[in-house]
Amino acid sequence: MQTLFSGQTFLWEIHGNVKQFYSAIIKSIPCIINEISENEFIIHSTKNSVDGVTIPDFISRYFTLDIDTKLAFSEDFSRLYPELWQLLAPYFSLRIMRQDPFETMISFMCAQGIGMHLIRKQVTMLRQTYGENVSVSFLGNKIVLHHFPSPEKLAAADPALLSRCTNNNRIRARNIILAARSVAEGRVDLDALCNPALPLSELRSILCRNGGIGYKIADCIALFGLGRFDAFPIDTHVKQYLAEWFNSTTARRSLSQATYLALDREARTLLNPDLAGYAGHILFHCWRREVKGLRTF
DNA sequence: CCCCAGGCTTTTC
DNA sequence: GAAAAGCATGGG
Repeated sequence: MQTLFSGQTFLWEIHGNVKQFYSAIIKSIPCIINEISENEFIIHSTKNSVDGVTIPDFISRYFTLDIDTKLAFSEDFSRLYPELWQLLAPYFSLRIMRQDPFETMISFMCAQGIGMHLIRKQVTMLRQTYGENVSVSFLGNKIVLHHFPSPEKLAAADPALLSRCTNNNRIRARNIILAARSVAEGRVDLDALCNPALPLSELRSILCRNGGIGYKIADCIALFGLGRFDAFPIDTHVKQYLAEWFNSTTARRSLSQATYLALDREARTLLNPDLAGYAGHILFHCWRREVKGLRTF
């Protein structure tokens, strides 16, 4: 086990919980993320490279270290919103990760009308119940990690058993199994959906053909799992900060599909359209933490 | 018992 | 078509 990378203030998305020394596995790299303080972490692994790519290069891509997060905002953003710009300062080192598409798809299907704590619990239970075990030793301790389950594994799952992982929600369990079947049987080609030339609206409507996936979750899958940093998911928190920070009257309406699309357009006037979702995510966590007092990472 | 939580689906106008 | 109501579940 060797140290491969150390960095500061990254966001650990849904499948991880560094606070409890929860260890995670990046696709195809058995590795451990160890938080050494609130703002620093270290990645350890038993491998040096993956598919000919050195681990540091892989990590750089995975954590999108090539992205300058300040460029995710419009050019005159700091001039128009100087106080907000100051509030955002500690959040520019926050990262969106290029996560596995299938894992992201299923994880965000768990994120509907439910608290963040329960969302993470569901994903953890899915890993523990259906994911392959991997044992590693770290600092003298043996640790058992769990891969995220494959599409085939979830496609064959018993709905009643799987619903224990979805907050006892049968409908969500059914949707997850159906989505896993679609991927396993090739009716949904996630690799093809990674094509950056695919228009966002088209990508969204393809994802929305699956039960349990609407605009918001489709945009989350695009943003976190398909590398589409232009996708701008709008949830209850985004709606709140658009109303509060940017005085959007649209954001005060109920979040219908029409409102969603209107807010999507509004956001692109405030942010760099190519990185709108990246900026949105920074705003999202700043809002939750600084304004609502929620701790999410 | 109320409302909220990183919404989606069905019904109704 | 689009707005309104219904839905599902745990936690504060």
